[in-house]
Amino acid sequence: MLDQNFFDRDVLKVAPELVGKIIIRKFDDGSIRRFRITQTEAYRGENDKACHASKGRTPRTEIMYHQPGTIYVYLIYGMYWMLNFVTERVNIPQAVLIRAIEGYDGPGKLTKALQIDQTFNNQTIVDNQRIKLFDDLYQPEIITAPRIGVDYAGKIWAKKPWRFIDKNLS
DNA sequence: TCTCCGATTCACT
DNA sequence: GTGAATCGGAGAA
Repeated sequence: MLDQNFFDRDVLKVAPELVGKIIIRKFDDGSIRRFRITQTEAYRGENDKACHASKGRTPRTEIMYHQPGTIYVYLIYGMYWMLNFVTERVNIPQAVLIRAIEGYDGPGKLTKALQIDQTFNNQTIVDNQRIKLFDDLYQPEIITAPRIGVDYAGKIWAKKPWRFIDKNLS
């Protein structure tokens, strides 16, 4: 299982390394399913205009200032939950968005498949009863691309190649 | 309180 | 390619 040290690094290191890792989800009915992460995006601190934390510390962004490995879940467009993992040490607001897993291409689709909702927000991925991250030593070939849906952040930030994609699984 | 809009997805034209 | 669905966060008033 991935430990807190894995997340206690710069998001630009953690985000690409999460690609290829396995999400193990234990559902409420007791069943267990595994999903490989195929795409992630990095959101890097208060200076990153695409990052929610560019607004500074608010009740919502507070989560990103917490311990590395904290789960950050929020609702977008009134309909879809987004799944993120907080990186870097306390008081440095960074997070990795899980954008796709094998079989579910899209952040809103995968949270529906994984049954992720607000009850996961501000929990930790390290030692969690319902969701875990596992490294099966798969070595993905990764390509980068600009992040999606962040044009509002301006060209400088919208063009950062901070999306990480498994070249062979997408 | 009120208004604007988003780290999306899907149905239609 | 365009627009609707749907609602809470953030900022203005």
